[in-house]
Amino acid sequence: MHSPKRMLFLDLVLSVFRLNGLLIAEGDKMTEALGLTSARWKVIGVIALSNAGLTVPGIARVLGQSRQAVQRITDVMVTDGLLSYQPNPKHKRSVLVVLTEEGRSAYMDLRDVQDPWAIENTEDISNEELDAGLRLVRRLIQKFDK
Amino acid sequence: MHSPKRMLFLDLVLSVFRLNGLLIAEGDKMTEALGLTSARWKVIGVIALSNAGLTVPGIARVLGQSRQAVQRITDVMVTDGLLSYQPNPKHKRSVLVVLTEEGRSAYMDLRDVQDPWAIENTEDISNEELDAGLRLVRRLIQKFDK
DNA sequence: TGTCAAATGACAACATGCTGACATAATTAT
DNA sequence: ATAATTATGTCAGCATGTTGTCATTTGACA
Repeated sequence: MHSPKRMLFLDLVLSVFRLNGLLIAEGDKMTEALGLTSARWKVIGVIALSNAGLTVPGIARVLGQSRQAVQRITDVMVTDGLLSYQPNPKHKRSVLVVLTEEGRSAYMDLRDVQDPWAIENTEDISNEELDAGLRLVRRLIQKFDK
Repeated sequence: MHSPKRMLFLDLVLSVFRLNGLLIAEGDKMTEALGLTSARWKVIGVIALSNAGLTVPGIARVLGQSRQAVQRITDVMVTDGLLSYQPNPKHKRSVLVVLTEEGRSAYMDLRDVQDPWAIENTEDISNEELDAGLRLVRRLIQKFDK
C-alpha cells in the first residue's frame, strides 16, 4: 500500500507544486523593475523562442493553459504595445501574435536578468543532473498531455 | 552566452510550469467526482501527510503560496465540514487545521483514485530516477525558499 | 460539392492566486 | 523588562486561470 515509489511520486508532485510557486515568485521579483508580470514574461518567452508565428491557441497549448486565459493577456499586451496582431495567411480569423519593437526590447531586458539568475542557481548542479531532471519532467509531461 | 547549462535550466523551468498545469488538470479530473477541486485536495494532502499539527501559514509555506490564499480555502472547507480549527497550545491566535471525519473520508476517497494513478504513471520509472528527480527539485526549492 | 466536426473568438461567471494595509500576538534583541 | 521585529488574522482590490456558451470559420470526408 505505502509503496516507496508511490510515496516518492506523490512527494515529487507536491514538490513540483511548490517549486512552481517559488519560480513564479522569483520571476516576478526579477522582472518587476521591467514592468512585467509572470503571465506576461511567459507569453513573451514562448513567442521569442518560437520560430514560426504563433496564434493565441498555439501559445495556450505550449503553456498548457486555456486559450481564453492567454487571449486576455495578449489583448492587454497589445494595448500596452508589447505585442501586435498580424494577419495570418493560413487562417482568416486567428491572427498571429508577434513581438513589437518594444516587446523585443522587453525580451532583451528579460534575458539580461534571467541569464545571470540561471547561471547563479545552477552553480553547484552538474549538467548531467539537470539533464536527468529535465528528461524526467518531460516524460511526465508526455504522460499527461494527451 | 548560450551555455548548455543555462539553456537546460530555463528549459527545466518552463517544463516545470507546464507539468504543474498538467498535474492540476489531472488532479481536478481525478477528483471531480468527489466534489473536490485542486485547491482543496492540495490542502487535504498536505494536512494528511503532516505528522504534527499545521497552521494556515504552515500549510501556505509547504505549498509555496500566500497565507491569505490558503486562509480563504480553509475557511470555506471548514464551512463545508471538511476541516476544523483546533486550539493551538503553542499559539493563542494561530489555530491548528485538522481534518474532520468527513475530511478524513474525503482523503480516503482521494487515495482510492490517487494511488492507482500514481502507480500507473510510474510504471516505467525506477525508484532511483524518481528519487534523483525529487532531490533535484528539493535543492531548487531550497535555493528559492530562503 | 455539401455536410458536419473541430477550432477559434468573444463574452460571462466563477475559483484561485497575489499584494497591500491594518491590528494584534509572539518572538527577538537590547 | 522593554522595545523592536516578526508572524498572524482579516479585509480589500486586483491579476490570472478555469469552465461554459454561442456564433463563425476551417478543415475533413462522404
